[in-house]
Amino acid sequence: MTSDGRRLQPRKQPRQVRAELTRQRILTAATHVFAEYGYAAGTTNRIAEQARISIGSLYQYYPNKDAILLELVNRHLDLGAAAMRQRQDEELPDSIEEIIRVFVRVAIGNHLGDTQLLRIMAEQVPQSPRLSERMDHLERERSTYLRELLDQHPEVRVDDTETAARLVVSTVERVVHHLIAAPDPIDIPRFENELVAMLTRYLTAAPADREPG
Amino acid sequence: MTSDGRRLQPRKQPRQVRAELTRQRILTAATHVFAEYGYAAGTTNRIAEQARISIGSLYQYYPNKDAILLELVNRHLDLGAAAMRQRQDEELPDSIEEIIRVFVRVAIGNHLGDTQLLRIMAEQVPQSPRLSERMDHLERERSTYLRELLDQHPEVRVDDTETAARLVVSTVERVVHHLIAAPDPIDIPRFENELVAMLTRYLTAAPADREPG
DNA sequence: CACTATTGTGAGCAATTGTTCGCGTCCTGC
DNA sequence: GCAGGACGCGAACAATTGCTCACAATAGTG
Repeated sequence: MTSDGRRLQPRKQPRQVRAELTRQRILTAATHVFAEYGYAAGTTNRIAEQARISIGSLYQYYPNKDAILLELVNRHLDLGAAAMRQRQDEELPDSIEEIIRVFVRVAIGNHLGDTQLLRIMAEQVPQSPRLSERMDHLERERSTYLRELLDQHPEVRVDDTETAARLVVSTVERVVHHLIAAPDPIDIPRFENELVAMLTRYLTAAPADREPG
Repeated sequence: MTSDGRRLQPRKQPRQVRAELTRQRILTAATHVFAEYGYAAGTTNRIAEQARISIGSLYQYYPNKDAILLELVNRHLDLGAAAMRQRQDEELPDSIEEIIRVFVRVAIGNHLGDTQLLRIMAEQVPQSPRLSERMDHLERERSTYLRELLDQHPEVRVDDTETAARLVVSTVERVVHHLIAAPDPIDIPRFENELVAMLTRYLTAAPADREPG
């Protein structure tokens, strides 16, 4: 992972159908290989082998290894963002509980869809400024959006909605990721209920008396 | 990271003082190098260079690169576990809020103490069965302990204390880690208050009516 | 002092890696 | 059916890596 001044564009834009096919073969192969070997041990030769193409072909579409992961992650994030936007276009539920549930469900769906890639992402994102930038941006975006919802909503009783929104968003993201990737599988619906309950009670409960210090 | 049948013991047990010194030089150098370059690019030669010792000396105390990270992580985890145990020996506060606060404070302290190492751990733990085993074990231990506390405590109103304990423990661990490592620094005391409030309200609030499905 | 055990040295090996490049094969438009 | 571009190939290169080993320096003991 040395994403400095290197080229990130493929040296060839696909013009024929088989090219686009090869591109796709590379991506799915990379997903498998990264999932099985991790990023460092997931060599480009292994990816080419798994895709049943030559290593040379791989480098005609992706200038280096980083670019492959970058595209993989970007596609995944785009999918997630699209899912969220779609839910926003549909009318949101009224109760805070159900609004939070939407957030949680999107996160869960997102993670269940591609557990392995998510694991690799969690490993490599901190090392790639390019990736972590995208992640931070996405999370800030979600926080801002949620904050607006919180501000408008009469049920919400927290005083600092900015901090609250940030806490909620990162809790959902992190906890969902961790518990789904956990070794012993969990009861997803129950877990969803508990997580939603936790966040809802936090947002709607009257601020407790806080001891100073 | 291929921690299979390989030797994990150093080939030499320190007998003289300077040996122990060298060992320590290696560890602190490794911390710096891993933090700056990441695990994969943090080569053993770089570590030796930073420690101002020969690469040969490094391999007299650590049989391979993995062993260095393993020791680093183990020392960190031991420290964290010790901190938790110490708090347990002191009498715990009565209110659930303050009990949770202890958990949160230990986690925060732990993470603030070694932000960089924690980042590397988060990257490499999923790839090393040895490490993730230790992490899982630690988390299960904490969950079990917290569950006992929850079961005994009259304030607690959740019905499934096992799930609740697991949710709380992993929330604390994950959220603290994420928000402390975040790019824009946050107001720690405020964040601590909010996190404690969230968890406390979850544990003590009357179970809301849950829609089936 | 001398002798031994312990510790330190660093050139260099074996293996692996990401990547290139010259050359075939296939497709498309004329 | 032919020219030329798009696409595919894979042996091989350069760089890097983790790590070894034969030897030198130092500390401990009598």
